[in-house]
Amino acid sequence: MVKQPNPARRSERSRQAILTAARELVHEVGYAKLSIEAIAARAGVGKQTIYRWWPSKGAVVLDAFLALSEAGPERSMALPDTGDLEADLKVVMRATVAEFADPAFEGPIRALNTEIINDPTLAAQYRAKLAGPVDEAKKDRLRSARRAGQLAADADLDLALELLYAPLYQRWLLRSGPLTPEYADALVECFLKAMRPDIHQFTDGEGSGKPEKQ
Amino acid sequence: MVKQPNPARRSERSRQAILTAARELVHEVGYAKLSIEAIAARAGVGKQTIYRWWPSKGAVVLDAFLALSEAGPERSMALPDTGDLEADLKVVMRATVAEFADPAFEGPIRALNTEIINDPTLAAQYRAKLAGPVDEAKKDRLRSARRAGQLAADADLDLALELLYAPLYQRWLLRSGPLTPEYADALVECFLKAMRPDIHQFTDGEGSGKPEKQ
Amino acid sequence: MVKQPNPARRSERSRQAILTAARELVHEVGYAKLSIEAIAARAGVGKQTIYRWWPSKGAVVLDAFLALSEAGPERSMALPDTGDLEADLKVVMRATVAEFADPAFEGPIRALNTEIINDPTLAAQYRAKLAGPVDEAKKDRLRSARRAGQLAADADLDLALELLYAPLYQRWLLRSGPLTPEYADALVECFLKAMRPDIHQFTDGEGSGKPEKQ
Amino acid sequence: MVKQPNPARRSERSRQAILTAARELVHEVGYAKLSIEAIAARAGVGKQTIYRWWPSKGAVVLDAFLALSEAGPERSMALPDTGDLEADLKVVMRATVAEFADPAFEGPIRALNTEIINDPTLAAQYRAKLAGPVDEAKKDRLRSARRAGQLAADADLDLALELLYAPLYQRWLLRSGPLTPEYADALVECFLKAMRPDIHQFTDGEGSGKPEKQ
DNA sequence: AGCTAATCGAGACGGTACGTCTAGTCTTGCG
DNA sequence: CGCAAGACTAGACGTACCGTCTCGATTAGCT
Repeated sequence: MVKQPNPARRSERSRQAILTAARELVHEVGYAKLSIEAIAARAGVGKQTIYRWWPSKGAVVLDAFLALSEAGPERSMALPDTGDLEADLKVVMRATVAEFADPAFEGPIRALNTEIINDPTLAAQYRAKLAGPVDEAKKDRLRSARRAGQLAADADLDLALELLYAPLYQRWLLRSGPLTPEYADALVECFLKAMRPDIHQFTDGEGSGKPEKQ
Repeated sequence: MVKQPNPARRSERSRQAILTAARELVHEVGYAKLSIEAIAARAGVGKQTIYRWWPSKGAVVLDAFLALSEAGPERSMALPDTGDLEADLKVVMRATVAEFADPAFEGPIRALNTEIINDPTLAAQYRAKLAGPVDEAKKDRLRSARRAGQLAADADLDLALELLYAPLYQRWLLRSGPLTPEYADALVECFLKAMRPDIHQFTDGEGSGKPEKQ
Repeated sequence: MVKQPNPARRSERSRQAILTAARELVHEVGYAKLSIEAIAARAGVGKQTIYRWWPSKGAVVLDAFLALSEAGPERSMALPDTGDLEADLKVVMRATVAEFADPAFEGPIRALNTEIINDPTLAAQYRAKLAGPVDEAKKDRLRSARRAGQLAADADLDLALELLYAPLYQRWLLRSGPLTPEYADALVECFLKAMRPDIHQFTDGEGSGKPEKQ
Repeated sequence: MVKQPNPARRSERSRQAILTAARELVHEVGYAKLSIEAIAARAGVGKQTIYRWWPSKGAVVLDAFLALSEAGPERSMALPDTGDLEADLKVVMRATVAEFADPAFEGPIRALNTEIINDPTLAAQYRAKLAGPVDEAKKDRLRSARRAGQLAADADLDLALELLYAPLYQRWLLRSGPLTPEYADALVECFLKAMRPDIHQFTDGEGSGKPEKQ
């Protein structure tokens, strides 16, 4: 039976200092060379205080970036919905391409992915707190399109999302090809062809197909 | 100016011992806990001999698994081509799903991906020696299908490959969903819808489209 | 600005373990083949703990033997004083000859001398903590003899000590000749001739000469 | 049975290069940090060539300095002999003091002494080739003085030499006191008192005493 | 002059130890 | 009790040398 610390007595000042130091150091030396020691020293905190509250280096860094996202809590996560699905998706995909090219995002996101690959616990947290909400927003937009008959009525939105994003993500992660706006457009077009309603099927969208997952 | 060792004098016996030790240790302790010291000790080799010929731990492990692939040099890399594209792809995709579920592959491949994400040099090697040839074989099959009019004449095979594999790869890497044979089938079906020739387009297959990349 | 460790928090248990291990290993493998790694391993101590508190291998070994001397703090350092200077000195010198012949002393003392020759810092420590007190005891005996008119009133005790001991020490260190009791006797006799009061000088012992050094 | 190399085929050019490199490196980095690898590299020589002809680092350095001495083969080793023993010895001892103070001699000589202390083989070589001839020259001067009745007829010259030089050598080696011309003079005076002929003994020098050693 | 055997420069090898760094635990006062 | 501070055991890091061991490429003497 492991002794659990009492969260009520936790020092908020230390917590903030640690997260801030973690963020700074990721930018300065990169994730791979980031050490708990350095975070503790920078934060003016005992190492034990970190080990007490976080299970791993990855968890600290994840928290550090979560804290950023939560800072602006009511950030508009909803995707644009002008009615023109193709145009909306291209905007979003091009934005994603641009984001991936930003060197300020590059480092930390690669770092997190590194940890997530090998740590299922961390991966679950990551999905629950960061990726999940974003994906949900994306699915909302697709759901809206499906309701409007722009996507097949029986479209699996999880698979749809993967079809749209996974190629982009993979290209970025493995550096297996150039990330250009044209590539984003091409992906959207493929996606739409794959997901468009079957021509021979007279559907009016949502409700007629089999129930989707989630 | 860095002094380069002379490859002609390299000890093949040591090279093999190191690669074998690396493979064994990855299985025994996992990639994260793998140390150069342990490899050297297991291989009965001086540490310097590893540092002399490999730039990083990742490079050793990559070579270790490359050596495996090269061991069977004429391994049939060609994909099945029965003429039935959908059936052929489903077979291949289901096999990939099975492979990803094999715990013996799981560890090392995750490990390699971890390193590849953060090390562009390693990534390039990986693509050139492992992923590249495999991808080429896959593209051969798709090219054959395109020639047969089963895919759009102007289909970009690189993008096609990503469309087909990236969702699977991402789900496995991030553990973001179950990898089932049904999922493999669904991916193939989506892929075919996205890539099928335009119905209103009267094509005679290969030669009419613009030249594809590579 | 180098960070200095806080001696108040030093682990006495570790310190003792290190000194004991050092002593044992000097006997087992000799000083030249003694390594910090081996001391740390034998003592069950992290290498850093040695590097934290000692600047060099020599310093550890010096401390190890100092600790032995200090173990018996009130060891009678005073030389015999029967009033017969020649007899007393011969006893002491013969004892020194015997000590130098003891193989248990041989190794470590040679080792310390090796280091002391090349490391002025270590040499100063050695003189302050080991050689100094012993020399002082010897000078006490000579001072007593000078007071009794057995040595020249203006005899320089430092030089006297060197005259008496340096030939013995040099013969041992450089192995330039045999160390026998007869040799010890001969040295004492030479020493007494060199240091005896001048015959034509009417002295009343201590107080009449110029003040000696120290 | 160890294979012995054939000295006839030895490369004189390599030998010189090695000795020169050794000398240079002792001056540049000091004896302790001198490595066989560095000597070989500097000399443009394979390491094996050093290991083939010398048994240890110390042996190389000893040879390096021997070579220097032999360069001027007919160097006058004889000490001055004006008939005034005291004056002659003071000149010589003051010169020795000056030599020991020369930083160019300091390093290498300390280094050699370090090795000699721990390596009896090297010590023997050192005495035979370097110290021996010098000591013989000194003993020649003392023998001349003894013949002239300035020293006791039965004086042991080996012991005499030690009495005269060991204090100086020890002070220098252990840095246990200042080396001044006055100190040199004081030593000579002590020496003469210790070694002067017995007043009650009517001797005419050489021949009347018991035969000396060597 | 050609042959042959040893030495040469070069440097890779299996090792040992270095001195540094970080992980994760433990200890000591302070608040 | 949580905290900052930091010493502790443990052990990997990457480097420097050790002394041995091939490699060709000279380079002697000997035939």
